[in-house]
Amino acid sequence: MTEDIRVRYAPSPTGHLHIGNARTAIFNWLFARHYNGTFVIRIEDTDSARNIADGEKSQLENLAWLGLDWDESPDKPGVYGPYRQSERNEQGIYQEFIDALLASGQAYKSYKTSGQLASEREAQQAAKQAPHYVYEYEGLTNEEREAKYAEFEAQGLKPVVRFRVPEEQVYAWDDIVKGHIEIGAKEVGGDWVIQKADGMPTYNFAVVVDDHLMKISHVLRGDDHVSNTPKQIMIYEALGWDVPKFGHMALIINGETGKKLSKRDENLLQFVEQYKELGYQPQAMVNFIGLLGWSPKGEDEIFSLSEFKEMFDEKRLSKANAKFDQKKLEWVNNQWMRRDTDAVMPQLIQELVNAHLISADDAADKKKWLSEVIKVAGVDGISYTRQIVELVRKPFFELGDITDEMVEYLTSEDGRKVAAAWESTYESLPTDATPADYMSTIRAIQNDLEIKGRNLWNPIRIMTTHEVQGPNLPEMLTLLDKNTVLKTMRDVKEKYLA
RNA sequence: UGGGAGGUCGUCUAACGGUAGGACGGCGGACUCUGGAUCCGCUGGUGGAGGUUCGAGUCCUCCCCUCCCAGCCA
Repeated sequence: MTEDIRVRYAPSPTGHLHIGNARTAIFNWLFARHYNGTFVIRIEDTDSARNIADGEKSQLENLAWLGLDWDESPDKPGVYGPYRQSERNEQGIYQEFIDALLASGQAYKSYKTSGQLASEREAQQAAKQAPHYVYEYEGLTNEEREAKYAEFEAQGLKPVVRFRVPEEQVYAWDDIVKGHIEIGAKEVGGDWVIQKADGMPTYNFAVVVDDHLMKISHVLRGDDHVSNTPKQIMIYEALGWDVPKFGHMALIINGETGKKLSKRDENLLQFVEQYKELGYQPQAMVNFIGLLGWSPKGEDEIFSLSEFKEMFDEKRLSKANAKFDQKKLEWVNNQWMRRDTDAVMPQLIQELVNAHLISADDAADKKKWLSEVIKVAGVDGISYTRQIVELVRKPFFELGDITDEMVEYLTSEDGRKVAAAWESTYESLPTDATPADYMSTIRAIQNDLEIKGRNLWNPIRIMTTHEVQGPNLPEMLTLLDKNTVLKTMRDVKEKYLA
């Protein structure tokens, strides 16, 4: 690339990494890596009240888990640090530019209380007007305004700094995703706060200062920021800075509400960490997210991060919001697990240990057997590793109850015949009998007794496993301990067939 | 309310103005046992009304719907 491409992902540590943020991060990463650019992570922690402990750490850990890496961040400082806005504020980075805007008259101090602001807004809404800020120093000279400041200060009021919006301006940019967009300055809601009373810069101001100072070339973010963009361009222009290229990507929204993902949507798993815990594969998460709002040329659907990187083309980003479909994610994850089941095997076995089906020591000793059990039980059908637990529990680790329906199968005329025939032949089979051996044994009983279908299979299943459904029976029998099965059969016989 | 951005099967999406295709889901069948496995099949869509055109998902006009911003949140 001839031009220096620098993009960034700028989370606020107010929560864990959710799917929507992950998507923004992934696409910024793809953009950087595809064009040989630099990927920066900056922490936007200007709202001290909402920051949570470990928010930053969790964000970074989850990004790394997804397979992303970065070139500059708080934990990997580059030359444009620091990379936390709180630290940048302590260094006076924002103050310098706030002072400059104050000095040039492009910003001013405002002492209105939150109560005043609220009642102004109420009055505007009652009059069916859009809420907007009303400039309180209209017609005053600089000296008169300074005098007002002193007056308010004397009352002990703390000011915020507001940017004086040039109302006649129209701000326009060519959005990488959405094309040409124009918004008039008078539509942003009036003079807006760039510095809060506690001295922290606001998001719309800090983001501009930082993106400029960090030489960010392309701002790729969610399209919930489209309406913020004119405010940000105002600052670039007021400070005489070049405006970066903007790209506003469609959002991932909640399928039920149609709104953007929110922490309050508890019926939906929306944090990357939750999927990690259930045993989703990071490649699958990236694959699924990468195909939400972006599509490749062909009709393939399974891609790795590096394949996405090669194919990436910002022109194929879609403009419309995408609903989050967990079923499709499950399918993608299933595909990834099946692509290399052996690689996932340690994780699957760990699930069984976590569920106390087997001790860690025993699991280590019986690795081969566990792998077979997991495969026969149907690992190919699960959506995430945690699901393997209930699939293998019965009959490999526990026996279920015998239901009335099962008793009927057992005690029917056919059932009794099958049970008797099965018992005598099973006992005579060698312990290393193969699935084919079991199959031919069962076929022999079928031919002898002229009983087939459920009436044949169910009594055998019930006697050996206490189940009428489950994995392929012949394969299962090779994995069950013969003495245990014999005991199970004896117990069933005593209780129901005596 | 003002401004902005969007609307293709239930969901994710494809389609130089030229046969609306794929995937997930759902449904059905096969597998002389079950099924979350496997195979096969089916289902279902261009928000609406006009217009331009030989031909419109695509271009034009009007309407409808959804979302975003309008915070001393980001």
